[in-house]
Amino acid sequence: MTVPKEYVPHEVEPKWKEAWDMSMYHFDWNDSSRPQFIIDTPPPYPTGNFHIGNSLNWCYIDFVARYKRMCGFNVMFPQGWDCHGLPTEVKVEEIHGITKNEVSRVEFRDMCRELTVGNIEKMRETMLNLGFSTDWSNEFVTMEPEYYSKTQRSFRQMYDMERLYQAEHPVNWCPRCETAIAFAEVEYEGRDTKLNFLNFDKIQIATTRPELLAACVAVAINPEDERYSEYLGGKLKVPIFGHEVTVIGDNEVDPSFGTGAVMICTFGDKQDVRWWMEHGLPLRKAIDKSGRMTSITGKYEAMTIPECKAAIIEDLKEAGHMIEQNTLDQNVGMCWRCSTPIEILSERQWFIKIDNDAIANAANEVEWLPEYMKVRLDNWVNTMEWDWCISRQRLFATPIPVWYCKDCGEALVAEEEWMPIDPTQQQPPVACKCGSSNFEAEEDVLDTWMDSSITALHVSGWLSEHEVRNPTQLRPQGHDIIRTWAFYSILRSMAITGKRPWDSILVNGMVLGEDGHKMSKSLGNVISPETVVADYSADAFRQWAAIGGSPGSDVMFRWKDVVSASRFFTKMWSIYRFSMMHLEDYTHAEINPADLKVIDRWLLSKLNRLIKSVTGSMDAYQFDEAFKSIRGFAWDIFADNYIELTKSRLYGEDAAAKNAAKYTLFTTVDSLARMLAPFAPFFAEEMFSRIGEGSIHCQPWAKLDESLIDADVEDAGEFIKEVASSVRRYKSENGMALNAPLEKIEVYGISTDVSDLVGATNSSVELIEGEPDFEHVPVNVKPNMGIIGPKFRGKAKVIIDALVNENPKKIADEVAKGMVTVTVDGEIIELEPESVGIEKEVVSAGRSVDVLDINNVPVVILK
RNA sequence: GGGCCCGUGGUCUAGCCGGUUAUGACACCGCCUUUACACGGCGGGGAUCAUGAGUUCGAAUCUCAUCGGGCCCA
Repeated sequence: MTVPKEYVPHEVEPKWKEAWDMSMYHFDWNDSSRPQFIIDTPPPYPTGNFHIGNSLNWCYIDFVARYKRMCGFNVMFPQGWDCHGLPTEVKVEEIHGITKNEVSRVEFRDMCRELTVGNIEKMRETMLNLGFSTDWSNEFVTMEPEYYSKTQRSFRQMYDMERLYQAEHPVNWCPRCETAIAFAEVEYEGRDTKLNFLNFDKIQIATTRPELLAACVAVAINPEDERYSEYLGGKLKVPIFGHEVTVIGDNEVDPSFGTGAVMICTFGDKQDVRWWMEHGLPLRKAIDKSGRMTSITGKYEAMTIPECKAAIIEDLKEAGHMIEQNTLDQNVGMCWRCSTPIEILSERQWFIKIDNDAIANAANEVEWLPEYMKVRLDNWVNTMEWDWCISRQRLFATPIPVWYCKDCGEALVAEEEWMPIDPTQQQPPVACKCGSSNFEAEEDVLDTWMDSSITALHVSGWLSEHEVRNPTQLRPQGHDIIRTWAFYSILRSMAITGKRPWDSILVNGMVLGEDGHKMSKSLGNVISPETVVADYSADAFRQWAAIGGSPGSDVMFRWKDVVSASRFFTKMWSIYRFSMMHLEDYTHAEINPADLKVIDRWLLSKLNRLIKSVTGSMDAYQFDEAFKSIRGFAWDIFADNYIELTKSRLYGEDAAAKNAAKYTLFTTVDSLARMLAPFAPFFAEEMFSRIGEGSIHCQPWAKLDESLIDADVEDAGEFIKEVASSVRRYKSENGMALNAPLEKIEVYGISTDVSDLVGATNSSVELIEGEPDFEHVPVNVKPNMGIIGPKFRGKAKVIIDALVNENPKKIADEVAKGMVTVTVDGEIIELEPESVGIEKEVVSAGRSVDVLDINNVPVVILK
């Protein structure tokens, strides 16, 4: 049982990483005796780099998973991988130097798969290094048929429920990627553009998009705007193109912007879509899927958008329609992937109907941590304007399981039994209703959120050989994806099972770099968790995650937090080593409480108070609170005070007194190991390996014994601790060595066990009844605001002024007699003695001594 | 432009259902090798609690406004 002098995490952590049997973290599908705790772990995108933001989130998850396991829950902490998506397609094109159209669909997808498999492997390794208690038996990979067939089956189920439809509808479109994208995929950037003032037949309009003149379907004015009232309902001729459009009135038009008249095109921006739908306007498509002008633009056909814009502006000027151009700062929506300005096109797409009320209601059933995060979802739900477009024009994704009959045009949606299926590779096993077997495959694929929005269902056993155990207990995720992942997950869970996806959602903040900005490659402030583990330790990294901030708030990464975390483990190791030195021949057994010294009972009371508060903090997911209090207890109360006070007994001859100290040491070390286990799994395991059997991660949580929490015992212990630390301070101030003996220490008027003080001060200590032979001189009156304030309200201030100005001796005498009086504005006010505190100074009388005042108990030091 | 969060010693932060000597960490200064630890111990300096107004006997804490920062979104 020798304990090495130093704690070397680079030896200890790999040792346990190798030794642990990860099956101890497996969820038991057949167990119904323990309550379940299923975590709907976010499936990260397999970039190959498990970054620090992921790591923060995973630390939170692991704290919860380990804690809940110790509390007796049947915990599932699965790991998923959200594989599909454009970034991988782009990366594959880059690696192989091809474009996706140069190889077959199958070949291209295989390349994506291969890249993804390798990336997953790298990220798994980081997870293991960070000590996460992942349940690898419940791993899922969205690109595997076992998973994406569920995505496809959910498609079919929602189709049957009539929640799915195909329609021509405006969608956000990236002309470069040639795909529809969701609102969540649009990023905005401020750019300078030109606001063009045009002569539009009889009136002037202002527009930033003259290239869309051919798509103009109306002109809108504010109905209150008197400048244009005569034109309302009339017709205007569009310059250059000459087609006639109607002037409509709408309150949304801002009369002070531009000329107060705006042209409505299909589509220049989202507002155009609103007006188009509201007023039932016709559709004129001027831009095609590849971002080229269509035939309705006449001579501009086939030009790119910027080319067309330049040409039209030139022609407008020539024809005298252009009045002026102003610079305008405008936010332009761009594709999140390639930064190309997006267009709004009307295309035939698949949509999911959004039931805002159902989502809002389900969100109310979920416990949001922190609570205010729900507001973000509510605000989003209330601003949804059109349904969720789920089709994408990409390759590496779950295929939409649909064919179209070439003869009658009818769509054939695959049956659940046929899945997984890729309609571009397989024909339907049945004929169309019209009898034809001549099908054309749907080439579009599903939005990746269609895969990831069913993780909660997947991990709870939906469509598996196990019984379905939804809702899950916890969704841990970042606040950046409340409007996407959280929103879509609730939507899908409600639609498919009618149940909320989770009981609680724990929202974590973003990780900021040391410069206070969000970590990003472009800012160059990225720190890899692997670097932190290599330079310090996984446990130190995890401690940063725990105490860096409370869950929900953004957390700054700071090296000095990691350094101080690592110092804590050094200190903790030293505490552990000291304890183990004295526990070598100790066998833990229950002890007669009467054998415990005051200091032992004080520590055990504090320990149980700690267990209670840490348990409460863990239940509330307040990891920072939990860890800070463990750290404070271990360092300050246990090491700096208890151990110092108890040393004389541990090194002494009194066997019973020694055993009491050992009992207390053991109990405390054992409880600390248990409480540290969720946070510092390696360190705690190393601690436990010398005091217990098996892994600490299969042990129950620290046991709380409320009967040991005793305020009187704490006061008595606190007093001894205070005497010891006051004597220490006294020696320090007087330039004495801390172990220098004093002739004698006299403690007056208190009854307690001072035996531990003798050792701690290296001096004899005598308890003396009554008051010492000193005079107490009142020097200051301290009014008690808490009593005077509420009682005298408005008069409190003058009473306090009067008290402070009184002779302290007079007030002290009155306190002793039981009634204090002050005169305020000629009025005599009577106060209870509790209303004032008296500060006293102790004056020496004869002997060469020093006097310490500890909680009003005089302690006299004879040198 | 909208929503949410946040401004507390040099830095980061606790407190914020009103009354405490405003907590702790890092940094800084001084002292100390004391049979676990110098990656330690003991002691010390340092905060008009962003600004302004209001409510109140009393505000870091409640209300409003202003300024500044962050995130999400239009």
